This record gives sequence, C-alpha cells and structure tokens, in this order.
Amino acid sequence: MKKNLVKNNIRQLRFMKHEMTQQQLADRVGVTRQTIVAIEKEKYSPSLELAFLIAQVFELPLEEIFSFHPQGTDSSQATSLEEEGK
Amino acid sequence: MKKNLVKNNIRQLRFMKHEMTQQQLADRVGVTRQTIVAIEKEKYSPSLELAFLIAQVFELPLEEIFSFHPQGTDSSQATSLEEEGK
DNA sequence: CTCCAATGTAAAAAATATTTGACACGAAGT
DNA sequence: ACTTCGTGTCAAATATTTTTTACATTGGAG
Repeated sequence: MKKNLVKNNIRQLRFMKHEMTQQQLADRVGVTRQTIVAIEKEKYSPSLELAFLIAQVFELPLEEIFSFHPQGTDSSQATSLEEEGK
Repeated sequence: MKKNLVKNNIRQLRFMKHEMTQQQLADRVGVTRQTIVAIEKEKYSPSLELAFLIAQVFELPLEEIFSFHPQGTDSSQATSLEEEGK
C-alpha cells in the first residue's frame, strides 16, 4: 500500500561511470542480485544503509543517486495542527 | 542480526533549528511517535523514504542528518575478488 | 499535590525489504 | 546447436522497519 517515491539511476551509473554487472554491484554492497534488480526497477526503495553503501560504491553523494519525489504537491500535512488527544 | 551503522542528529535538530516535539515531527513525516523514538535512539535506521521526509522537514540535505559509519574493519571489498560459481 | 505534556520502553502484529531457489529469454561466443 | 552471461520474474521464507497499544517516569503548571 505504499508507493515507492524514491527514484534512482543505478542502472545508468552501473554502465556509465563504473562498468559493472548487477551481480558485481550486489557483491560489493553485500546483497543479492535480486535486491539490485528490484531497486533498479523501483519495486521498492532500499534501506538507508543499502543506499549509503551503493553511494559509496559509485563514489557519489547519496542524493545524486536517489531522489525523492513527493506526491504532486505533497499537501498531506503542513496544515494539520489539531491532532492531539487520542 | 544487523547492526545499525547509520547515525543521526534528529534529536538535536528537533531542539535547535526547529523547536518541535517527537509527536510533531512524527505527524509531519507521517509516522508514529514510536518510529521517531526508535530512530532517535538508533534502534534501527529509517527507510530511505522516511529519511528523505525527515531531511525535508529540517530543510537540510539528507547526509547532514544521517551519516554512515562502516564497520571498523569492514573493508570486505575494496580488494574486489571474482565471485562466481554459485 | 495533581494534572498534563513529553519522553522512554516493551511486545505483538502489520508492512516492507531482502534472501533463496528456481526458471525464462536474448545476445554472444564456440 | 550448445553453452555461458546478464538480465527479468515469480513465489515462498526470513529479516527489518513501522504500527498499535499500553504503561512508567520526569518536569512544569496550576
């Protein structure tokens, strides 16, 4: 029930900068190839740790690989104040 | 079985810059207070999405709030190997 | 002192991320 | 044709994150 709002360019980076296969990247960050596939296809977003590890491999700041795309105009909260008493 | 290698200064930020309570922060990023508590106490690291949301609230780059501290002698790769056969 | 807001803790359930073990497909290479 | 490699997919199992509920503590306000 949760959309994945995080995008990434792992696939491109894998080819461009550092020529490496899904399996190699997976090995370097210590996860399975499945995980890399899922993240590349954005089936879900990685854990913060994994994101850091990947950024480390590509020698790039995390935010240059992963980007957050809040809903349209994320207006969910901002205006809510009276959520006290339960 | 996985240590939390990610640290953060949410607590400090909550007080300093933007004066807000755990509950308020939780509301703004759309999670429960429990989650904030757990993350502040570093019982585990947040999802990448939540990390992005928090960074957004504090108007700071994600990496200024969360930092990655690889294990003491991690160095598991660096000296890449050829891992094939499976 | 009493009340309440803010924080800490805990445990079970729900949700999400990751693993494991297949199997399929196309592009090379032999 | 056969084999290998890189990729995509699927499903079930395990791990990790998040929710829900509930209760304890501390400090300030009244």
